Amino acid sequence: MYDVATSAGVSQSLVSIAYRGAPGVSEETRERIFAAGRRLGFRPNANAARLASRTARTLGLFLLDLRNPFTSDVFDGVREVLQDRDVPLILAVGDPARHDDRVHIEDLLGARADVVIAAQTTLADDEVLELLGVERVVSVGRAIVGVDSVLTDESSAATDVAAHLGGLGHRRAAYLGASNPDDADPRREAFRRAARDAGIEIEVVADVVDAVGRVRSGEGAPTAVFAHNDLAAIRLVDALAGVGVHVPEGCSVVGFDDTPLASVRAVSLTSVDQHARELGRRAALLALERLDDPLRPPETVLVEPDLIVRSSTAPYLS
Amino acid sequence: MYDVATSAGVSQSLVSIAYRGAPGVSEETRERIFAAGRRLGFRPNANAARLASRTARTLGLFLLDLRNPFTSDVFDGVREVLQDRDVPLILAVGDPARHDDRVHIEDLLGARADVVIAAQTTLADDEVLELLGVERVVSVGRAIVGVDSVLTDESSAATDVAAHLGGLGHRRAAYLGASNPDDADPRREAFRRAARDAGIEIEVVADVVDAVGRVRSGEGAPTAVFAHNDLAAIRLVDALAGVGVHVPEGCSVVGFDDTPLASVRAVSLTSVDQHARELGRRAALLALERLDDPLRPPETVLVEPDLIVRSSTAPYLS
DNA sequence: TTGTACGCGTTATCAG
DNA sequence: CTGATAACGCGTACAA
Repeated sequence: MYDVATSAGVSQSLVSIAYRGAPGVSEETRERIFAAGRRLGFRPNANAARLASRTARTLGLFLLDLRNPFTSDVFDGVREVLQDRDVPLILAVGDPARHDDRVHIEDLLGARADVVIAAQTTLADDEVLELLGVERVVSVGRAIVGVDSVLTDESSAATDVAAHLGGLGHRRAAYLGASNPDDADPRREAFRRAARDAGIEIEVVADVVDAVGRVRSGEGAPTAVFAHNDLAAIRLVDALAGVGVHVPEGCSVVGFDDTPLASVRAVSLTSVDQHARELGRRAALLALERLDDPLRPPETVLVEPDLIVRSSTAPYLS
Repeated sequence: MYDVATSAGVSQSLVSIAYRGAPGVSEETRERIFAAGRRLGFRPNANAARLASRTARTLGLFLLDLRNPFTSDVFDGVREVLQDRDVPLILAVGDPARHDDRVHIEDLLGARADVVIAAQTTLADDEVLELLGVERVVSVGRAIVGVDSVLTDESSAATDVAAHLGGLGHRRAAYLGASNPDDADPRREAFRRAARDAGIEIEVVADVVDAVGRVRSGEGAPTAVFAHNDLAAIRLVDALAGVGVHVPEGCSVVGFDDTPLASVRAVSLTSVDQHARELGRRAALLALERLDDPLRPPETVLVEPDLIVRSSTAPYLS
C-alpha cells in the first residue's frame, strides 16, 4: 500500500480507504490510486484486512454434501442475497461419509467468520450450541433448538403427500428413510402423523432392498412409497422394475427435492419441491440480521413446499 | 495466545509451536497448553497465521459449477490428496451464467492462495496467464497452454465412441455441443477426427431442438448423437421420445461424464467416464509440486477415460 | 526446551 | 486529504 501510495502521490491511508470502497476519496483520486495499483500489481491482502478490522462482517457457509442438489440451490440463494451487500463469504464443505462436520466448521471459525450458515449439518443440537452459540449460527434444512433455523415445513409437505396418496386410493404406504429408523427424522415423523390423519397405514423401511421386499410381501403390503429424497426414490423405482414391479401400476412412488432428474420423462417422479434456493435466501437474511444484532432471540423460518405431481403416482386399483 | 501462555505457564512462542504441531514441545507441555487453550476458549486465528508466516503453503480451489457432478468428483480427489498432507484449502465457486470467474479467482488471490487449482474455468488462456501466471495455477478439465493442466484424453474418448458407433453400423452421427459451434471445443474436434478415421460422417448441432430436427430430417440424417455431457444426452433422449423417436431403436445416444443418472435403468445411457476424481487427485499433486518449485516447466497430464456401454446405443438397422 | 523481540499488511483514529 | 501511530494475532529468527 505504501508503494501504491507513493506511486499515486497520496498517503497510505487513502489507498486503504480507496480499496475498501469507503467514503472519503474523490472519484478522480480513487482512479489514480487504482491505476497505480494495477501498475504495481497490487492486490489487497484479505488476511491482513480481516485481522486489522474490528468489524469484518464476514459470513461462513458450511455445506454438508456437494453431490446433493439441495446444496447448490441453497448456495445460490445465499450468494444472491450477499452479492448486492458485498459481504464476504467463506466456504467449507463437509463429507457426509466421515461425519467430520465439526472440523470443517472449525475452519470457518479459524478464519473468523462472524456467523456461520450451516446447511444440513449432522452435528447434535447441543454440539452446535457449544461450538457456535446462538450468536454465530443459522441452520438451514434442519431445525436446531435454540438457534436460527430455516427449513421446509415438513408437516405441510407430509400432509400434501398423504392427501395425494389418499386421494388416489392408497391405504397402506411405506416411508423410505435416510437413516436408522431409531434416529430422529422430522420428515418421517411428519409423514407418520399426516398419514394417520389421512387414514393411511404407515411402515418405515430402512433401505431400497427392504422397501422392495415389503412392496412384494403380498397381503397387507404397502401400495405406495414416500422416499426421503429423489435419488432414493429413483433407485427404488429401478429396483422395483428389476423384479417386475412397474411404477406406478404396481406401486406409487413419491420423492423429495424435485431434482432435475425427476422431470426427465423416463423418470417422471412425483416429488416435493422444497424451494431450497429460497431457504438459502432466508438463511442469508437471518445471518445478516444476526450479524448486526447477535443477541436477538432465535427465529425459525418455515418455507412452504409444493408437491409436483407426475406419473410415478397413480390411482391404486386393487 | 498470550493468555493461554500465561495460563499454561509458558511463553507465547511455545503456544504457537504447540498449535502448529511443529516440533519443539514436549508431549506433556503440549497437553498442558491445549488444556489451557480449551479452558480459555482459544482458537488460532488463521488470518493472523497466514499473515505472519512467510511459508503459508495454502492452495486455492476454484469450482465453476456446483451443479456439475464433475465438480464434486474433482473436489473429492483434491481433498483426498490434501488431507494427509494438511495443506489448507480455500474455496471459491463461480457462476456459469455470469462468466465472472475472474472475480472469484481474485478472491483466492486476495486470501493469498499460493497456487490455484482451477476447475473448468472459462477464462481465456492469456487471461489465466496474466491473472495467475505459470507459477500459481493448475487447470483441471481443460488444457491451458503454458500452465499445468490435467484433463481427459479427449482423443482417446472420441476414438472409443467412434469405434463403438462404427461397430454398431452407424455411418452418420451428430455432435451435440455445449457452446457455439464457432467456439473452440476440444471434445468436438477430437470427435470430428476420430469419426472421420472411423468412416463416420459428422455434423455439429448447437442444441437439443436442433438435434431432434436433424435426426428426423429423413434421408442422410444422423443415426447417432454424441452429446458433450450426460445432462444434454438425457434431455435429448427425452425430446426424441416426445416426438416418437425412441432410443436406441430410432437413434443411438452417447453421453459424457457417466453421472449416477446414466446408470439408472430407466435412462441406461452409454457414456464416457472421465474419472474426474482422478483428475482432481492429479491436479492436487501437481499443485503441491508447483508449491515447492514455482519455476518447474508446466506439465500436461492426460487421464484415460472409459466408455461405459449401456442400452442407449444399439446396432443401426437401416 | 524456553523466552524475546520484531514484523507481517491492514484498519482505524486523530489532529492537522 | 495527510501523516503518524497504535493495534490486530500470530510466525520466526535468535539467544538463552
